[in-house]
Amino acid sequence: MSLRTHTCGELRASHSGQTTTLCGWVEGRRDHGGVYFVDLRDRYGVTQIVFEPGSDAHKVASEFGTEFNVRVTGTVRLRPSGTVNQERATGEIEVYASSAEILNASKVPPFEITDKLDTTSELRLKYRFLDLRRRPMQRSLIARADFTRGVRNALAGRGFVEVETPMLTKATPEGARDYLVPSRVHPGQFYALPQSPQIFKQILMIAGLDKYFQVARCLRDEDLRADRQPEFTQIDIEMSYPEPQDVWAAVEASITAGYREAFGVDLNPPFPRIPYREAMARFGIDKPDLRFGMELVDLTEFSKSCGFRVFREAAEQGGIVRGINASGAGGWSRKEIDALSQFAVDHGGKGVAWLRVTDAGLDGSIAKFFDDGAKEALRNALAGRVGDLLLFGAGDETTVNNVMGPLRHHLGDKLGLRPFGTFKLAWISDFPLFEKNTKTGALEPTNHPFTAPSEMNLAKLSAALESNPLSLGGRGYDLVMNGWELGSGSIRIHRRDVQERIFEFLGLSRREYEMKFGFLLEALEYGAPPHGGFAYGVDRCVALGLGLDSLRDAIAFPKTQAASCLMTGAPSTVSDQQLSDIHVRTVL
RNA sequence: GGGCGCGUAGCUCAAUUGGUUAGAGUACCGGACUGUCGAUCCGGUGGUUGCGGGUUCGAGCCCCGUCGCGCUCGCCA
Repeated sequence: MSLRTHTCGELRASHSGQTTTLCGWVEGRRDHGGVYFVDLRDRYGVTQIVFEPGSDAHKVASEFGTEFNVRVTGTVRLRPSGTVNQERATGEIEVYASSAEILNASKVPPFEITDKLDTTSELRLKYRFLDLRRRPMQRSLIARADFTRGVRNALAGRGFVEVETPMLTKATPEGARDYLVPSRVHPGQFYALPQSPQIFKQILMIAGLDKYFQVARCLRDEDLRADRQPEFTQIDIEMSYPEPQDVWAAVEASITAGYREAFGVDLNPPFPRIPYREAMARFGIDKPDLRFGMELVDLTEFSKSCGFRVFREAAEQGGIVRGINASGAGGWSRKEIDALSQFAVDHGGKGVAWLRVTDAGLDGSIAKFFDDGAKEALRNALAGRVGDLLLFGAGDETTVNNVMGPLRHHLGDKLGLRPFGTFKLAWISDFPLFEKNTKTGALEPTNHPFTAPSEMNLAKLSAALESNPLSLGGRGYDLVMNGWELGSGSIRIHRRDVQERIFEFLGLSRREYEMKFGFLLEALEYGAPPHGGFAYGVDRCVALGLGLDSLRDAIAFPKTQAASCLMTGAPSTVSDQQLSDIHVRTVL
């Protein structure tokens, strides 16, 4: 037996005349000097309760305060004509209370439990139990559950086996810092919390599971952003004997099912495939927002013979010059344009050059450097029409892309070209196997060191590694949506000799890689099948599906930017006894 | 680790740019009102201006430090 017979969201005109008992939170009491109207809320909705003066129920209700948890018994009846609330599913009826009971009083809440909340994230996170009582947050959690259920069903239906992998494990090779857990039994030794189940899922392929997936918790000890939490959830997938298209099909089927379940949206697979080089050329970024055009235009050749020294020198010295037409932004103020330059500086550039397209031709800071013919050429190259703003970046390729890619998204935001409700996904494929760390100059794996090179012949691979490693292709791919990276994956290395060769190239000594990955290398020697997979972020999928500004609203109990949990107070100091148990001494 | 922003009543904000007793809305408390649904009307309580220093006759406002929250670059797939 439940304390209630119905929820606060289910009573309709058809229940009229029935006796009902509801439980929920008091959203407010309207006192007319006689009759009280109380809105009673639970997860399912809000129902109006009427208390007539003189009744016992009315006496109890006079004690009701905001967010009290109460139980009310009464009769469902149609509202008098003219008092129907059209905005509420239960608006045709009300419950005429015969008895009431306060299950639990409430302190005055620090903020109102309302859909449109205007308060700091600090308060919301401290009182997360109140924040999560709000409808938008419950919608978010429910959508998340719907999403993972859709994904699970789709993958299970395709023969994928859900397997759990350890949380206490060994440091994984992704570049991020590990969260460490000291071992009590092994003084001075540590587990790492998984950055991803990467190696375990490869091991599962070697074990013959053939198709694996997991709704996997991943933890990375790096600085946070609005779109980044220290612990997050990925749909982790791995298959044996796949071509990339097989992995993509599994991902497409699962994410599409998730979006259908959670948001009623069809993502229209298959998603287009854009090679990495093409993405960089057209958008300057490997996670382009494809909801709008405004593609970058290469002006390097033009610049080699142009009158503007900044462009000419960039082009002559092996750099690039790229333009973008912020169509319709010609009316932006000098201040707004200066802000774009600052944006460029923030992203490592020196600023942006700009030209306005006006009735009288091109004008702006750099117009004087171009003769009429050059102006015409520029305008044609960028398809400039009157009222457009043309922006330019010049310099080495990396810097220009680092500015122009994010700038395109920024312009899209300002011009309203990134509306919620449209979902454009694409596979970014053919990543180079390595990329240069801009700080140290060292070559690092673009994805991780297990991504298969396009060349699996050891002799040819070695030759490529020695001659021109940056030109070496990898079999990795990303999935992007609306300018966010949803996930990445690859066909893996399934042979020990190739894997060792890659480790060596990355500067790991035999001793080192044996110590870190010896178990994987050994497993590869026991008939490891060719395999590959993918992992994509649940939190991001939910945030994008709901149009949330922050990942925090897609997670029940998120951390602050400083990785604290304001509700529990984690992290915190522990007792000396706990520290000595695990053989740890702090050195603050 | 760096840059920027914010921190004033439970909450959201203001305070004529350093000047008398720090205000408003809302919430809360009390009163009035029998059909409201952001109820309405009247009255009231409520402040270590995040914290610690400094400058000044005088600091919510200026300076230094510190803590918290957010955005961001680095970092991170």
